[in-house]
Amino acid sequence: MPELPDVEGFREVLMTCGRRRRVTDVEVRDAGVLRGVSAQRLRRELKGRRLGEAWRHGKWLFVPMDDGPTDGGGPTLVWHFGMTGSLRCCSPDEPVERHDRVVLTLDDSRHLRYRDQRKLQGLQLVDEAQIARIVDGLGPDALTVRGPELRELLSGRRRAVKSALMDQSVIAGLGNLLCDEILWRARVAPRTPARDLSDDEIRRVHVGMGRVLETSVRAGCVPPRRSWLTGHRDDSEPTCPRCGRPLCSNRVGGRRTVWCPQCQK
DNA sequence: ATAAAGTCCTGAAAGC
DNA sequence: TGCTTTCAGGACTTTA
Repeated sequence: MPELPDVEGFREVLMTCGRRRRVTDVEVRDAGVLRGVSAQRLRRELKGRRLGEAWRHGKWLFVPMDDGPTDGGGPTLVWHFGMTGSLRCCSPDEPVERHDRVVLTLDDSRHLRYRDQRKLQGLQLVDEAQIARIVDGLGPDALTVRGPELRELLSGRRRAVKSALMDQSVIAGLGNLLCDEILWRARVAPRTPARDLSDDEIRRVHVGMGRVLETSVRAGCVPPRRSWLTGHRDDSEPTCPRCGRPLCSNRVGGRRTVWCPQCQK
């Protein structure tokens, strides 16, 4: 699930539910989601501290605690949601579920719950240097990328355009569904070598990216609309919502890729 | 049982 | 030849 739009949604959950709230309790129900921090240390460092302004880069979510780095000194809580993570704001009487791995209790008694079926990524507690290390490994956030910059990012790369767009060190935030949707909108075949795109194709990819992201961020996910490619991925005999011809499904860059061979040359 | 919206690592192939 | 880029595969993990 979690691509840029989902993580942006989780950021909003934090801002509306958690901002300036003090953490009164930390329950680690499954330490398998903790990266580089013990349950004990997480508890110790978070309890009594307030949640600061959450920010996002690509699929990463950063929450400075109190006097954290962006405020001046303490730790920053970092989330990566892997494929199945989510962050939810709950009333305490809502029953805790099996995959709720970490529960933060806030000073208004509400819960911030990290739910994650597969524990592929998870939480970290980091300092300024570690934040820099994470962000340095990422390309610019997809929401901030302009047309000329996109051309620069793709230029000279011979790999398939889909796998370049999926590469977080090239551009941060796009995942499998978004890339397929964007390329379908732009009428660009996913296997086209990135450096072979014409200026017009790059412009179309950029416009498609903007539109798809805007709608998806508003929805908090890549919406499975029937007028979108995404709404047809799981059909038994998927057809293109634009031209009605059958869609192709195959591996590109190791990921399942769906496209319309008619519309995307 | 196969595959899943994510990332990391390895070894090997391909390209310049 | 040598360096860089890219790819394929497997690993992590759980469930439909």
